[in-house]
Amino acid sequence: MPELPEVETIKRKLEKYLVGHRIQKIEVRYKKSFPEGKEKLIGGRVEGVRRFGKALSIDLDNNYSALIHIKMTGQLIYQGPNIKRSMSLSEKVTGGLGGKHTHVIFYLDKKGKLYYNDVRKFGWIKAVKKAEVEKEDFIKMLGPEPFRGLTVKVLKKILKSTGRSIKVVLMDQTKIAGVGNIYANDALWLAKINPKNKANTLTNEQIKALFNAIIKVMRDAIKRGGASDRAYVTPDGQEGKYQEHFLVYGKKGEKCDNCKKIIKKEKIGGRGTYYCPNCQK
DNA sequence: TTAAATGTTTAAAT
DNA sequence: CATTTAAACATTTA
Repeated sequence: MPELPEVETIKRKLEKYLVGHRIQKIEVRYKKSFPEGKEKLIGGRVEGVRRFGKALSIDLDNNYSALIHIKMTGQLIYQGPNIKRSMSLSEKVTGGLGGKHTHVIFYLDKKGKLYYNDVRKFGWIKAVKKAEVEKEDFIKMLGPEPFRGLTVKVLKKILKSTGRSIKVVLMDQTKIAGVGNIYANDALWLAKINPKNKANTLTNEQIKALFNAIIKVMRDAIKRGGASDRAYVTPDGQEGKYQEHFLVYGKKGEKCDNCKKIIKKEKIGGRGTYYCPNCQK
């Protein structure tokens, strides 16, 4: 779930809420969530937020950035003067704010707070020099993104270089950044391509269709604020809506929207994969 | 009770 | 050595 559209939604909201705030104190309750360097961020004022694939960089005016990866169940929730607290938090805010799944709390000026919740504790936060964020191992390994660098031509080159299954390649962040399980499933369905097909056997027509499908699916998802079928929520504690518009993801046993045959599910590359055996040959 | 679950990350196997 | 695959990470939920 937290794939490009979800992280992009978080990025936009964090930018809206955090810019201008100064970090006064950081409380780390679970060490692995933010192992070291928190003191580098103290005193810095937020000047912007960047996204790299599924990772976020909260940039401060003291030359440091908080680089964050929320992995599967991380949540970043803001409370403070830049948001009206009339709307209630989604019940998906696991354990509430400051509860047993809150591992890091950023105390901001003007009584603002940024909570980091993470049920599975796979996510991480680290302090990195702002100018060196792109040099971080994780960031520099990322491939081009759907809205930044990826074109039909680039995609073709990527796919021709490997005999792995197309779905596994789509989800490989070093090949293409930002596509995860949900959008890989939906994009392949939209492009009518079987997820098990070898990447290097796709025709030019299929590659073109796949590129367009990735763009369309991601655009739709961003428009709807991402997919909240699991733990994902936005920084104001609200849910996204894309899960109400899944094309095939999570639809095992349901009818294909296109041909009415039954959607199947099987494991490919260790991940749950949904597809229509009739439309996606 | 056993299995599966969004994403990397690292170890092991081709 | 490069490319792939599988297991690990920690916890909840079906």
